[in-house]
Amino acid sequence: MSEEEEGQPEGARARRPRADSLRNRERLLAAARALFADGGPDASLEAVARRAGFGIGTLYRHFPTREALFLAVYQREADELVALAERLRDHEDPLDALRLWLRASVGMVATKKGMLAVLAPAAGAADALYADTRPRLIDALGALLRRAVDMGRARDDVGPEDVLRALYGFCHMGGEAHWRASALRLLNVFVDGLRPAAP
Amino acid sequence: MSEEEEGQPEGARARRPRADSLRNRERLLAAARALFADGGPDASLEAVARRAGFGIGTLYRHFPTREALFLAVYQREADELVALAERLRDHEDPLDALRLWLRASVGMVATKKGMLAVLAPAAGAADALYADTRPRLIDALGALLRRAVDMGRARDDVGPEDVLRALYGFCHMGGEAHWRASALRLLNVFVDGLRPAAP
DNA sequence: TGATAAGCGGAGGCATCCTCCGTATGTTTC
DNA sequence: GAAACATACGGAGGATGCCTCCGCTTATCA
Repeated sequence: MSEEEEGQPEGARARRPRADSLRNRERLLAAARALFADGGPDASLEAVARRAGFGIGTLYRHFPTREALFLAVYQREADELVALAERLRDHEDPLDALRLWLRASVGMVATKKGMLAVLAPAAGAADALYADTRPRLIDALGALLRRAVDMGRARDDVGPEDVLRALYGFCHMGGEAHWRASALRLLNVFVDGLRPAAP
Repeated sequence: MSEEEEGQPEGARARRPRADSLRNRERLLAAARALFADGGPDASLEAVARRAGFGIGTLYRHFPTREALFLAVYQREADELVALAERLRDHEDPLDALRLWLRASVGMVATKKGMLAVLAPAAGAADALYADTRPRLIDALGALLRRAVDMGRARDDVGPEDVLRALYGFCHMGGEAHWRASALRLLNVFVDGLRPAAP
C-alpha cells in the first residue's frame, strides 16, 4: 500500500538511471539544439538521432514527442542563461556584461521562435513553459541591469521587462534570412542607448 | 518580338481559362480555408484535395506550393473583409457595424496566425503579403470607425491601427484551446469601451 | 463538329513519423 | 567476480505526407 505511491514514496526504491542513459540523453540534447538552431524547428527527428550517433528508437525513448524534445532544449538554454548572468555579475564593465548576456540570449530566442509555432497546438504546454522560465530570465536580467544602474553606467528608466521585450522585438522583425545578424546590430545600438545621457 | 511580351501583349491572344478550372479552384480554396482554420497550417494537402473532391495533382497544378495556397486563402479573406466593410457602411448603428466587422476579422486572424509561422522561412513573401493587404484593411476599418465617430457613437482618440493591434493582441493571447471564444469576449468588451464617455 | 490546348487523376518514389521487440549492456546481489 | 535482472539500444517496418509525371478526359475555338 505504501509501497507504490505516485512516482515513488519518499526514500524511494527506484534504481537510479543508468549512467550511459544520462550521457546519451545529453548527446541527444546537444544534437537537437544544433539542428533546431540552424535547421529550424522542422528538423527531422531522425536527423537528430543520426547526428547524435544513435538509432531513432533511442531518441523516442528519451523524448516521446517532438514537443518534449523542444521543452528540454529550451529549459536547458534558459538554465545556461541564468548561469551566465551569475558569472557576469563580477564583470568589470556592467554595461558590457549586459551586452554580452543579451547577445547570448539571441541564440535562445532562435530556438523559442520555432517552439511557439510548434507548441501552440498543445494547449497549455507553452504556458507552463513560460510561467516557469520567464520570471527566472527577468530576475537574471534584472540583476545585471540593476548593477549597471547602481554603478551609474545605465539609465534607470527601463526595467528588465522592457529590455526583454525589445530583445524579442529585434528578433521577430520580418522573416529575413539574416535576422540574426540584424538582431545583433540592433542590440548593439540599443545597449549604447542605455548609457546615461551625458549631462 | 511583340508577340510574346510579359504575360500577354495587349488584347492578348490567350484562351480564357476553362470554366471548370475556375470552379475547381474555388472549391479547393474553400476546402483549404476550412482545413487550415481548424486543423492548423499543417493540415495535409492531400486532405485538402480529398475534401474538395479532387486528386492531389489538381491541387498542385492550381497551387504549386503550400505557400501559394496560403497566400490565395489569405488574400481571399482580406477581400471579403473589405467587401463586408463596404456593406456595413449603411448599417443602422455604426458601432454595431464595427463590432460585426471585428468579429468577422477574428476568423481571418485564425488563418494568418498559422501563416506567419509558415511564411517566415520564405524571406520576403510575408512582407509582400502584408504590404499589400494591411493598408486595405486599415482603410476599410478606418471608414467604419470614422463613421461611428462622426455620428457621435464612438470616442475619437483611437485610430484604426490601434484597433487592429488590439484585435491581434486578443487573438494571440496564450496558446489556449478556446482562444477564439476568448477573443470574441474581449472584443465585445473593447467595443463597449469605444462608446464616448457619458458626460 | 472536329482539333487541340488545358485540365484531371492518381500511381509511385522518396522522406519522415512513430512503434515494437530482439539484442546488448549497466547494475545489483550474493 | 559472476549470475540475474532491469534498462537501454537499434533499426526494421507500416503509415502517412510530399511532390512529380504522364496518360486520359473535356472545354473551347474555328
